[in-house]
Amino acid sequence: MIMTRNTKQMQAIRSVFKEERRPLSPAELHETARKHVPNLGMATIYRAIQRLREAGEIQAVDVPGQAPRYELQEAAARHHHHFLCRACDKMFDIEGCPSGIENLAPEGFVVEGHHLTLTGICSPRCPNAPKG
Amino acid sequence: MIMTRNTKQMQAIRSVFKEERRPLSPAELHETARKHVPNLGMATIYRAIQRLREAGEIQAVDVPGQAPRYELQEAAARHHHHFLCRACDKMFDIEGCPSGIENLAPEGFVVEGHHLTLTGICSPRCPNAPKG
DNA sequence: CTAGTTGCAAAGCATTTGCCTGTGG
DNA sequence: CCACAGGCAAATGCTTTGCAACTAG
Repeated sequence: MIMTRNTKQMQAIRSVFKEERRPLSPAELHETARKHVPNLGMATIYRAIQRLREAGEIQAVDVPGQAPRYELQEAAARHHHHFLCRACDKMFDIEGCPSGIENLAPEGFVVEGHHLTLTGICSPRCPNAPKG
Repeated sequence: MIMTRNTKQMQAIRSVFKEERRPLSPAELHETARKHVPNLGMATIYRAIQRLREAGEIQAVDVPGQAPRYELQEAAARHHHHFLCRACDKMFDIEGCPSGIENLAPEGFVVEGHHLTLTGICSPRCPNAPKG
């Protein structure tokens, strides 16, 4: 692993990834890590993300219409997709992948990869779930 | 009431959507519409997008990790997905949709919709296609 | 005419960078 | 000790807004 100083800020950021186990936005990381290190700055979050990415500890997750989030490499290694809750805006991993996706592209297109994101409500107990 | 004046700027912007027939970014719209109205400003593009959206003429297309693009409502009406070329960064419509997508979410998640974006190279003749 | 539109420039926002202080090893 | 890290604030880049001038109807 690449040499990084074991600062309390980095400890806090790493622990957030370990505890949440889902893709996190810079703002989510900041908010949660601040509970351990109150005057942690946003710049530190962005620099930590950059270092952790270079070190291969985390990986970017592209979100439709939003800035990317980040998840642990150990989660990203398996081919999987994501669920984005429209109520709480949290993102979750989901397993599996529909077959035959490459065949959807017309003649001449070379398919190299794909992004699949399901949207909806993460749970009836979601804190922001619409009443009904 | 929605009253839209038939200005040359709006004409140019509408014609770009009609000619391209694929999801367009504000920058793509600006660049192309400028060929007809040279000193068209970016602000006009964003305001036109907003009005056309309110009028139901165009619809947003969420792009993984990028700002949304926009396509004609007549295209958006059919359920379809998209292909994003990593070489020229253009987005194209593709028909069809893999079945069984809703079943990927775990127990308790309510799936309401999904985004599927294929990535790769749009054509061997893509202006930015990597040489082989 | 005159209210909807436009262009320019300034304001917002999220992210990035510069710079100087703090600190882990 | 002292180079890497962090905090703060300024810079950036894209989108939005304010405002005076313009123009379609």
